[in-house]
Amino acid sequence: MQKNNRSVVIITGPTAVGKTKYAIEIAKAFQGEIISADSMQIYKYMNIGSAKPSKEEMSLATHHLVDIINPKDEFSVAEYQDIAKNCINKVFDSGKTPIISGGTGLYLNSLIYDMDFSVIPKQADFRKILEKEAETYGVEHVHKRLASLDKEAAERIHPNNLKKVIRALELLELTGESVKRFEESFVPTKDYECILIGLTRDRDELYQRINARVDKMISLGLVEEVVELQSRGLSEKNISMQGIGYKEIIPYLRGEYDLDEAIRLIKRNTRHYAKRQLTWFRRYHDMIWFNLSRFNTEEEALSSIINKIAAELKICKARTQQ
RNA sequence: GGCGACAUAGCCAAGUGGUAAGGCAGAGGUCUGCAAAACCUUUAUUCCCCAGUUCAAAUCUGGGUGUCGCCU
Repeated sequence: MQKNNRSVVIITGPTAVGKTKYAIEIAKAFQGEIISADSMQIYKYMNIGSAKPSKEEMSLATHHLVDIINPKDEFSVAEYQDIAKNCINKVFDSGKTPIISGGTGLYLNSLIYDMDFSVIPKQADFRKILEKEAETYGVEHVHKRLASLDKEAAERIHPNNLKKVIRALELLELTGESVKRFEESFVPTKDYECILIGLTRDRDELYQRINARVDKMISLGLVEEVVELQSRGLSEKNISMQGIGYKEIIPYLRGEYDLDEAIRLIKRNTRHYAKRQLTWFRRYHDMIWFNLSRFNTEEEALSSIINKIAAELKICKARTQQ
């Protein structure tokens, strides 16, 4: 397959920065179709809490990978990578430009880098055994086991990070291989070129937007949405319900704290999340950043971004035609 | 006006003679199959101010200032 014109535009940034809106405008400007890279918006019925684009917004540009998974089902990056890559190819085939929009860093990595998840599926039983082991003998015990098999990985993974320790052991058990370091996987995919656009805002402004958005979610009926999800049989056991905005409402509904406390927690957790996203994105050295706080109007910001993307697309095209 | 209590980081605080716990907020970071997850690091040269006692004071004494409570 020729790499000709196979350029993907990635719009990312912390939660509540305004990705949805900008992605739509960018899609319109470049004959693009939006492919979501968001681990919560992918679920059906979770609309308010995941800040899913509205019906009107969805109608302004073609959206993929939103609203496609039942929140009862387990889902993970491996599956995401699979369906997202398929989707990218289809958009290419139709002669359009894939606009990937979302803030889930690991999902983005699975599209930017050649991450191979195929060989090592997770082992549910093996995991359970190790989890139990950690519970009875402590996390240190499981970590020591890793240390005896793979000293290097054990040094890198903190004993308290049980999830990672277990995954490393799982890998060893199944393939005898050790988990690769992040740097080793920094091999950009050869399937297409990525134009990375990072949207950000001054921290104060971002936090204000987050707080305001949470208040809006509540007034739009977030609590009712959670009740509705519960009536569908969902509980905090489901991965989908571990999303911010959902996991804080459930204890409120049980009467563990009042609504103000739930709101406080959602705001705080969302701020923390935004901060972690920013940390993650700092590792994308090719990212072209736009601080939206620095523009006088949205139109100004948008035209600046569009001009930059147009220029980058030109460069990519010239490079592939050499 | 009188009596009493209190004053420690942005906030909540522990510490009653031996060289400033902890939590929250904030900041920085890690990341290959739950990622809106999980995990790590970091934050007071100083305890309202001044003087004194002492080898040694956030801690004891005196004075000042401020806040709160009760009484008149």
